[in-house]
Amino acid sequence: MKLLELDFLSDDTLSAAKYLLGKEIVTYIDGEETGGYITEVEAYLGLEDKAAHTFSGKVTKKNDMMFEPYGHIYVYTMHGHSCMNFVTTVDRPEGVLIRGIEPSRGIEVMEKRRGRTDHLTDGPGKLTKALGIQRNLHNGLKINGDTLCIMPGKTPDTIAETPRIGIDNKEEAVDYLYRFIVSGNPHVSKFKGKPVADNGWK
DNA sequence: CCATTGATCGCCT
DNA sequence: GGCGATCAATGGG
Repeated sequence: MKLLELDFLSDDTLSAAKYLLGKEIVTYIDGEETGGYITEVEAYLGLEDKAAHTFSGKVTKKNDMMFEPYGHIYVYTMHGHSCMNFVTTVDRPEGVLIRGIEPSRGIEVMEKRRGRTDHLTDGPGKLTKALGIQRNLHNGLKINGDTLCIMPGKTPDTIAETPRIGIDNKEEAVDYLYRFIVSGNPHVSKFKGKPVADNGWK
């Protein structure tokens, strides 16, 4: 299977976030292959963005991987869940949070890891658990190594831009349209209504 | 050492 | 739509 070139992560984080929609994330963890097509992402713009973990510019034990160059992942724990970002740029602490994927490989394994058969990967804490990602093992991992790869995947028909979720206390940053989803795909946070034809893929 | 704080989830009404 | 569980990191005493 062909791996995706990672150059698109090197410069503009908002463009990289949109480009990631439809790409397939595949993990090889505990001898199991699991994966899915990205349906929902959010961009976090470091020093200019009050909602970002790196807004202060201070390096802490929690956020230090955000200061690595693109091609690494940043995994953090909150409320007992792991969440995964792709780090972007070479000189700024910016990244893209992966919030939803559409299951494509190893679905039975993901059902077992999640302990249920519905809503496997429609949230940032859910998809990391389904894919086997944990902060203590995988924070700072390099993309396209032995453990986690990105492949070309599918192409979204329509991309919708919305405010981000769960940052209601972040003043003006609450209004930024930094959340991008595949329009009509049901594998996104708080999905309501009916899925569109082909789940919104071309 | 203890209290508070989240880029959340899942079950309840 | 509300709320409790849950946990690592952080900051104050």
